[in-house]
Amino acid sequence: MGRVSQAQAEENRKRVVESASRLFREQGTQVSVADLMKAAGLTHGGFYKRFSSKEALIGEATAHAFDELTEGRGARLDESGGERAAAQKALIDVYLSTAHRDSPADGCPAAALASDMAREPGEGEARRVYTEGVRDFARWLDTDDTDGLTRLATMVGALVLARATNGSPLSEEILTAARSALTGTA
Amino acid sequence: MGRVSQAQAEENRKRVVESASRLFREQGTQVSVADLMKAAGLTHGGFYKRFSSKEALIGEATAHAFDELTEGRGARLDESGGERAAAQKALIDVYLSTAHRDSPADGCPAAALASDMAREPGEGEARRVYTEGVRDFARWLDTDDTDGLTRLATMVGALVLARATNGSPLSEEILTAARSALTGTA
DNA sequence: TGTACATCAGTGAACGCGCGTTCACTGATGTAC
DNA sequence: TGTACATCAGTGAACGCGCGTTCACTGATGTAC
Repeated sequence: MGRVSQAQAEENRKRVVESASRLFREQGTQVSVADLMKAAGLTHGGFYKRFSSKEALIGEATAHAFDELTEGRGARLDESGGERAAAQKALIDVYLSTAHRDSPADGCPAAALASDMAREPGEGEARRVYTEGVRDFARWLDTDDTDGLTRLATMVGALVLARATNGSPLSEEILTAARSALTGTA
Repeated sequence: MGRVSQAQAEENRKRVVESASRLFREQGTQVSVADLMKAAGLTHGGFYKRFSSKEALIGEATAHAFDELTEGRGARLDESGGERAAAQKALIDVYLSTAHRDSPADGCPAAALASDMAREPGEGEARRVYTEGVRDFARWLDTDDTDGLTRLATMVGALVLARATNGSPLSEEILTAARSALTGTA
C-alpha cells in the first residue's frame, strides 16, 4: 500500500483508538489485536508502529471512552440546583434503558469495563484513568441527600445485572426497579 | 496412574466443579481447562471423560457457586420481620466489606460472573442458572419499602466498582457509601 | 517549479506459545466364575 | 475366598488454531537541492 500522509496516519491512529474503545466495551479487553485493527480498516502488522503494546491501547481506549461519557453528560458541575436535577434524571432514564443495555459499545465504560479493570494486573494507565472517570461521574451524580457514589453503584449494578440476565423478563424488571428507585418514576 | 475407584472418581469430579467455581469467580471464565484441572490436582487430559465441554463446566460451576451463596444466606425467606431484617443487615455488611472485595473466589457469583454471563453466547445453562440465582437473591433482599432488585443492584454495583478501583482510596469510599445507604450505618 | 532520493505508514508472513479438544495408552478397580 | 480378565479413570502427547509481537518488504510521501 505504500506510505500514507502524516494527516492520514494520524487519522488512522485515532480510528484505532475509537473503534477499540467500542470493541473493548462490547466484548471485553481480550479482543485480539488483529480484530481491533481490522475494525479500523487496517491489518494487524502495523499495530506496533503506533502503540507500544496492547496494554497501552487499553489505556488510551479507556480514556477515550470516559472522555466521550463526560461530553455526553454535557451539563457542568456548577449548574444550578433545578437544572442539574433535571439533567441527572434525564441521564438516569437513558442509562437504565433497554437501548443502553443492548449497546454496550456506545455505553458507559464504568459498567462495561469493570471486570476487565478488576482483573487488569497491577497499577496500569487504564486503571488510573478508570478510577478517575468513576470519581468524576459520581461527583456529577451527587444530590443533597444521596452520595453520588451510591447512586452510581445502583446504576452500574442494575445495568450489569440487566445485561447478564438479558433474554429473561428479569432483565427489564431490574432496570425498571432501579429507575423507579432513583428517579421516582416507573 | 491407573484406574481409580468410583468413589474417588466421583470425588475428583466434584473437586473440579468446586475449584472451577472459585477460579471462574476469581479470574473469569477464560481460565484454561489445563489450569482448572491442575487446581483440582489432575491433568488436563481427563477433562472430557467427565464433562462434555468447557461450556458445560461453566454451567455446573455457576450452579455450584449460587448453591453455596444460598446456603450462606441460611435464613429462610419466611422468617419473621425483625429477624429477617437483622439477617439482611448482617449479610450486607459482609457483602460490602473489603474482605469480600479482596476474595472474589469465595464471593458472590452474581457480581463476579456478571460480565462473563453478559458475553456468554446465546441461551446456555449457565445464563439460566445465573438468572435464577439473581432472582432468588433479590427476593431474599426485599423489604417493605424497597425492591430487593434495587438493593441487589446497589450491592453488586458497589462491589464491582470497588474491585475495579482497588488500590485507590475511592474503592473503600464506594463500599462505605453503599453500606451506609443500605443499612444506615457507616 | 522540477527532480532525486530518503523516510516511514502500512502489509503480510512468521515467531513461540497457549488454547480447547482428541486419542492411544496405563494399570488399578470391579466383576464373573 | 481366590483367580482371570474386562473395564475405564486418569495420563501425556498431539491436533489445528488464534494469540501478541516481530520483521523484511512496498511504494507513496516528504524533503533537499
